[in-house]
Amino acid sequence: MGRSQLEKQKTHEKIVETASRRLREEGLEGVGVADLMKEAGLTVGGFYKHFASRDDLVAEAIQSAFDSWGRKLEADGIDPAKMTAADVADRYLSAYHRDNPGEGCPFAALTSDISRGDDKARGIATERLRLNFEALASKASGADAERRRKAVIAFAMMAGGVGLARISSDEALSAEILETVRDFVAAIDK
Amino acid sequence: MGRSQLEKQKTHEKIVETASRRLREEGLEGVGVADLMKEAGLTVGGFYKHFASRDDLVAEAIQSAFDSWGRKLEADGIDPAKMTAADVADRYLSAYHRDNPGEGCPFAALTSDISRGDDKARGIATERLRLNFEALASKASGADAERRRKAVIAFAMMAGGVGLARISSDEALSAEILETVRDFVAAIDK
DNA sequence: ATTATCTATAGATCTATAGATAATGC
DNA sequence: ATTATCTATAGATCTATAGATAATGC
Repeated sequence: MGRSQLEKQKTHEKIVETASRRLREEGLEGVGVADLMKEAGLTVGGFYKHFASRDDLVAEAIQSAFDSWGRKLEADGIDPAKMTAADVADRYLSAYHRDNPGEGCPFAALTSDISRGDDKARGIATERLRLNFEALASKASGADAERRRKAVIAFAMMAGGVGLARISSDEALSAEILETVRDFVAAIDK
Repeated sequence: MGRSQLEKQKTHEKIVETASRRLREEGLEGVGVADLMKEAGLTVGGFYKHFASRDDLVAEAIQSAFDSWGRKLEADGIDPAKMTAADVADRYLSAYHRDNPGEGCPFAALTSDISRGDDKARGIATERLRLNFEALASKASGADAERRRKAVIAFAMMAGGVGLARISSDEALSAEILETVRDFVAAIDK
């Protein structure tokens, strides 16, 4: 059935949103096109009117996944600029974030996937990495170089911490990692 | 052609070793059985005399990947117990480690893959995570709880740092991450 | 007339198995 | 006699395309 331009755009967004979640949950190669289309309430045949290839969807979905962190803050009525390092740490190192990779940070959910990815995916991620460092540096104390150092340390520790916490099948160990890193980051600009 | 027990064992090890490297390079789902067998100098038909399933090989290969860090230290004539935190950081956060995931730490190369993995893979990794924390804690200064905290912080930061450094397609940014984390970990027990 | 979506399928790829072959080891 | 490996292939799955259908929009 033919659809209006508006409906097509909504369909497009629905596919990207579905992919953005499922790819974070199951990895960049973990879900097939037919499965994604079905979950978006469609069939596989329509896919290539929206994307030239599966890789094109993946690139769009990664972009969307990076945007989702900010969109969620907005939905929760939080101004990112007003968050302290402690606020960021509380959110990033929460059990909720650990247990819901599909809604969370792609640097934690897709670390190894992106490093193996094509130039497009890595390019997008590199740009976001730079922005994350700058945003965190603006929250840290000290001279410019010191703030930059703190930002790099804090983000490496947060992304690594959530990654390791997700690996651990021992809940106590996993919680210890989250808590230890959270306390450290929260204290970083004190 | 039939082979002796000894030859079969060597063949088995060759397959596991090949898989251990390729899976770290391309992810737990990135390489097929036929491809791995070919690289080990064999054909696909013999595979199932060695492993009940592909998943069984993956579990063995992960185990072997975790062992490889220690085996390499041994080959280099280094006693892990005598390494300081600075020594560990120099090695872990080197450009060589970043650029050769196939020979490196599975926590950095397979972070997201293992967290999505089955109970077997996550169980093996959880055990190793505990050992890594203990080994790092033994190198840190302070009271027990403080040493433990430092170990968790240092390892989350190292695994996360190498992960982010591998993502960055900007060499300067990538090198900055490695260097910043290395300096921090090296200073942690001073 | 155009096109977004559908059903159906071609072609590639991947895991696992079947049966043949040749060397081991009781 | 047993079995490690080989060639060949069955069966499943995945990306991408072909052609039909029905609604949009000039």
